[in-house]
Amino acid sequence: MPRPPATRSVSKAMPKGPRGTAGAPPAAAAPAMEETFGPLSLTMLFDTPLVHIWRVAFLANTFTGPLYRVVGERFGLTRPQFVILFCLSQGGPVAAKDICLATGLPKNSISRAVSELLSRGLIARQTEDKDKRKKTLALTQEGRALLEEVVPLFSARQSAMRAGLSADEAEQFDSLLGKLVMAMPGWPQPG
Amino acid sequence: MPRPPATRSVSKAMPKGPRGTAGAPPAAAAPAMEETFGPLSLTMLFDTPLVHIWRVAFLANTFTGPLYRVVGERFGLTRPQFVILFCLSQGGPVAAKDICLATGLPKNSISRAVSELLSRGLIARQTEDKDKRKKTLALTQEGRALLEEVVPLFSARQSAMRAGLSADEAEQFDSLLGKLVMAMPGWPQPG
DNA sequence: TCTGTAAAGTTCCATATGGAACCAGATCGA
DNA sequence: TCGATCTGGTTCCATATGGAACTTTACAGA
Repeated sequence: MPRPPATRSVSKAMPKGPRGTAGAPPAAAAPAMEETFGPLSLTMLFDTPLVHIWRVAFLANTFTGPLYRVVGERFGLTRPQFVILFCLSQGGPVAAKDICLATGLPKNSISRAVSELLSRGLIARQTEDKDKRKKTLALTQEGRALLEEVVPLFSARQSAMRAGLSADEAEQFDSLLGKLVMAMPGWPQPG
Repeated sequence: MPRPPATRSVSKAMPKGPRGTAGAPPAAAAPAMEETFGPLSLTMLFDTPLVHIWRVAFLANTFTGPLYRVVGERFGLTRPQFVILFCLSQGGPVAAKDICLATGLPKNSISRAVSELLSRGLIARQTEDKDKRKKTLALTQEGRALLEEVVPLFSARQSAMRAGLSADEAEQFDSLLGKLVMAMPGWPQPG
């Protein structure tokens, strides 16, 4: 099916960079793309002023969407619940505030998820002695055990993602992505 | 503040690739990162089995979150509403089904958003003659005008994102990201 | 032509989400 | 030492979200 003619009607709004930067879809892979994600997908990924962020968002959504559906059905964990467990697996104990900061999730979502994890015995909470407002969280043995069932689903999908690149390319990509991410604190506010 | 000791307690679950692939945070940028995103952020972005997807998700969330907040307040558009308008700006007319496929949004969300956009006169709908189930959507002049106010917010933030890389690096990143995305139809189902 | 099946959209409803107000403990300045 | 202010966390409530059932139209096979 022919792609729409890309009239580029909002082109006034774009920063007018050279049009070549986004490349073109490799002809070999294009049919599978259309098959799976429909006729619009290629246009949105390769031929708009917002291709770069569209690709990132598309990648993130398509990665996490089906995964969190499975994790929800199979383990009864919501997205924030998993995120909290995973944060706590990396050394802990951690305050809810720091999870908010690192994930961008609002603090009431974290608070709710923490209550549920506590009531399921997957995490433990302790009020800080020096500052009794602060309550630090840590995995219980049950939480750790559950996490060790769930994380492999993410690892496997992450590997599938990276399998689209050669080893060299994947390493390059990591390095560039790392650089991009570390520059985020310097971004201006939108608007 | 020292990062937690990275006990790597779920490491059994990871694919055991070489630990170097994710690199380490550049020392110069690390303080700003901790300042903005808290002490956990560096650990999650550089020292877990899931750094790669964490970076992608973090990038996507931090990019879109504040932006959609502004777009909601200033223009009264929800995320699916903006996405629909933007899809339609790229050539149209398009069926709701194709927007679902290209965005991953569920069809009822699209349906709702379409009703709202119709009632605000931002898009028009026409029932296909050959197949009366299918209704194609297109921007109205008002919709196009609104979009031309909104897209620059996204463009500007996209530029800010890419400013973290040199021109060469940005081009490399595009190319790798494009390759990654085009491989997505080949991903296996999770679980 | 009739019947079963599929496909595009819509509607219903239970649940997830997030802004804002709120509470309790800490901190600062006079 | 005591009010004003701040900070971490919780609660309330209105809204957003998405699965599942439903409607309408198309289509395939007997």
